[in-house]
Amino acid sequence: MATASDFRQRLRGAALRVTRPRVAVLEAVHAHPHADTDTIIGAVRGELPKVSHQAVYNSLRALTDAGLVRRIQPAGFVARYESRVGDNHHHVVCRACGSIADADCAVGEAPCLTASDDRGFTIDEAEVVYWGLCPACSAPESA
Amino acid sequence: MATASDFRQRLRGAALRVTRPRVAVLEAVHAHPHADTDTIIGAVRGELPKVSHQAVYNSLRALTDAGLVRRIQPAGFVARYESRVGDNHHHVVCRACGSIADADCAVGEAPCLTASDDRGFTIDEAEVVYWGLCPACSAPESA
DNA sequence: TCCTTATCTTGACTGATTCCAGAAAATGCA
DNA sequence: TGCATTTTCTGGAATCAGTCAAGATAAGGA
Repeated sequence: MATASDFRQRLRGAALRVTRPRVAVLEAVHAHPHADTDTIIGAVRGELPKVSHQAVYNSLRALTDAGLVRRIQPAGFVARYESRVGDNHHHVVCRACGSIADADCAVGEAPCLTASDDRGFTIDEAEVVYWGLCPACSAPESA
Repeated sequence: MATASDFRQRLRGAALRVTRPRVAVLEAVHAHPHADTDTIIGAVRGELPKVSHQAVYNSLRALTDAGLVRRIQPAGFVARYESRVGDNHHHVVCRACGSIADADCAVGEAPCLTASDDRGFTIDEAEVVYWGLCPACSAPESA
């Protein structure tokens, strides 16, 4: 498990200033995979009660731009964040409750990265979202 | 090209009441592929100036639920609508200007439809978004 | 034509995210 | 270590897509 000083190092490595809010946000994203901004704000305030929501938004933006966290935003849901970066894995999203699980594509390393016709676009990423129902939501009424 | 009576038939076929706003919305979606709600409101009002934005939102929801139009919502952009339905084709999205083009996946008919590990989810759709830059945005400053 | 029910109009409202200006803190250098 | 510079944070207002709600209107079937 990563420590606070690990996170500080990562921030420095990305040429970002090391601030308390940023370290706490990085910790929160690691501790709560696929959490939305509100959850992260809550987690951060568990440690730094006075952090403004704006600081969390700023930090998430900075961390995302630096590639230290990854933003996910399935259609119809608010933005989520995860700490697993650099491998372009994909996600399974529950239509009912919005829960997210990681998934690796069945087809090789860079799945579907080439569209049959790219329409002249310069493509740098293929994002795949699997839509369905999570185990809990696909089960009948019972627990 | 589809006529107004074609659209009326499609609405009836989907067990939806045929109303002026719905016909106009269906026309607008066909005439403006990948348009956002605001654009559609504008197009609809070109024909029916008094239509409320709520009626357009209601219609788009009804048409989407009925499968007559498809909603697209790339991360960070507002919802768009298109009339090409039933083939689960994919999209190329420009990071800079948000423009969208259709794309068929290189890998067979149901690309990447099976994740290597579905985590117990019941998956019914694999959505693929190719991110990059459109020809206009990837070109240097010149025209 | 009349009745029932769905849809539309109007206008307020929500909730995620952003913008702004002044205060505070982090880094670099003496 | 102490100061200057620059970035970041705080606090609060603002934006914007989309939704909610109640009464008026129109669609479809008897």
